[in-house]
Amino acid sequence: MKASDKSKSRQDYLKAILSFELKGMKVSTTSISEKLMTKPSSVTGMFKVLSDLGLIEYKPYRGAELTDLGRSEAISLMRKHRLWETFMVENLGFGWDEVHEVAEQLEHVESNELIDRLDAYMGYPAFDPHGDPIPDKDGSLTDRRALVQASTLKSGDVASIQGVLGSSDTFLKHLGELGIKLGLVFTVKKVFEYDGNLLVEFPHESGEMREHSWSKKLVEQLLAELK
Amino acid sequence: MKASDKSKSRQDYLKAILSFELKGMKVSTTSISEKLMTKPSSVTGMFKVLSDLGLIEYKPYRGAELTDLGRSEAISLMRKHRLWETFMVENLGFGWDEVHEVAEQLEHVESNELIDRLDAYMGYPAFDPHGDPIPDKDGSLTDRRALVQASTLKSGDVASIQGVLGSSDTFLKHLGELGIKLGLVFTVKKVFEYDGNLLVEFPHESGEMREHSWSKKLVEQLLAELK
DNA sequence: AACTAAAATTAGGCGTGGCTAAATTTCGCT
DNA sequence: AGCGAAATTTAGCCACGCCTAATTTTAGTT
Repeated sequence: MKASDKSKSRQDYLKAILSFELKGMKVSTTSISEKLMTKPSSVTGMFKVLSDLGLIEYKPYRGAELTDLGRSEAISLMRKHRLWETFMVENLGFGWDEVHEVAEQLEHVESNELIDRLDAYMGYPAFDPHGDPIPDKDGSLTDRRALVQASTLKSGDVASIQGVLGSSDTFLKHLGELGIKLGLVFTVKKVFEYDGNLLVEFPHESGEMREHSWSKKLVEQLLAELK
Repeated sequence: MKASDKSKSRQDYLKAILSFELKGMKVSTTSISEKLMTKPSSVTGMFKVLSDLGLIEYKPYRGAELTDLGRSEAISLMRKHRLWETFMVENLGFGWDEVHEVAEQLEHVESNELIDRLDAYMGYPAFDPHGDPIPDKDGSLTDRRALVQASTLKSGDVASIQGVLGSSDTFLKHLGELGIKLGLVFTVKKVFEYDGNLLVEFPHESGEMREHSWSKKLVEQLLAELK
């Protein structure tokens, strides 16, 4: 039995454990059993397995904690879940409240290539339809507190594009047409009070600086990090 | 235990059985065991289960046959498999030879809503990247023999669009721009020898007939049924 | 028609991941 | 400090889907 030996059950446990750790809560057999609709005794059994696999640190009667290995596995699952939810809402037109159950299944599909291509296809969205951050390929989360909607920037601000709130086809196409890419550094030259448009400056493909006008609707969907 | 009680294993058996029936072969426990990498005795066991579920007709020592219920279940799986393969190739840029394994997992995701929306998202492709027909929502297969590439039509032919060979974003967008939809009836007014373009006539949204020129590249991707 | 080889089924086990019931450990409270 | 309730673990069981080995049925050959 190897750590690479995934199973739907084990993955569900890892995700459940992560969800409690993220809330700063102790990971007890009871809490996990409630989340997974099983019984505490079943959780004890699985904790032993996960511990043997090196995915959690387990001290009987003391609860469990993810190891680095277990955490990266769990984060990868969270990434898959949130990317699939985003795809279903943004591309397939589902309501944000209709996608959880199905994403719960899709996240267990094993193919990093698939999820990375899906990520790229959607333009590397930083947040899912519920507003939760989507871990990138390396497991890093965009810290939402450090980001602001580009619509809140002031004249003179220098910032970089770090994420998008939507990822519908038309929105992404629009980004492409304007030359807006993840990481793009731009300067706000002017904020128009009248319509909320932003006059920004950033390097064109050719290298020279160019000025562009971004609509209010657009900048409300862009997440930027101030420099 | 109900028929609606899906399981990955049972679904794999149904698909395997269908694949032999489609080739006109008898469905023996040995053949299935080879396809699923199990042993004949395991197949016997599963045949009993499937038979109790009303999914197959099973006579010991005589092989198995899908019931209508089992066949529709198996065809639904084939539909899912082929739609996912199409999505991976046409939208995510996978090679046609890289997608089978992953589609094998994706087809087990249970959500008709998901697969129907995916189908619509891709423009109801009639064939997958391997050229195999994709069953529609009701399980009907497009009979490839009855369809021709629109590029083979002659001046004066009246035909209807019944399928597409590709479903990449740009291709589908192009179809939308030209007002080409599934079922569209059109008349070929002229075939240009020079570049293979087709001059066609069909009703505009407004109702009046309009002439359009379809490029060779486009009509090679369109499957039409002669009237 | 009988015999044999191949195919299929039955019998009996195994691992995973659940369960219940019983035993054990922890922890809050007096 | 000690007691009792709550949380946890252990023990023992079950269903599923697979396995091997032994047995039964089928089908081809003479």
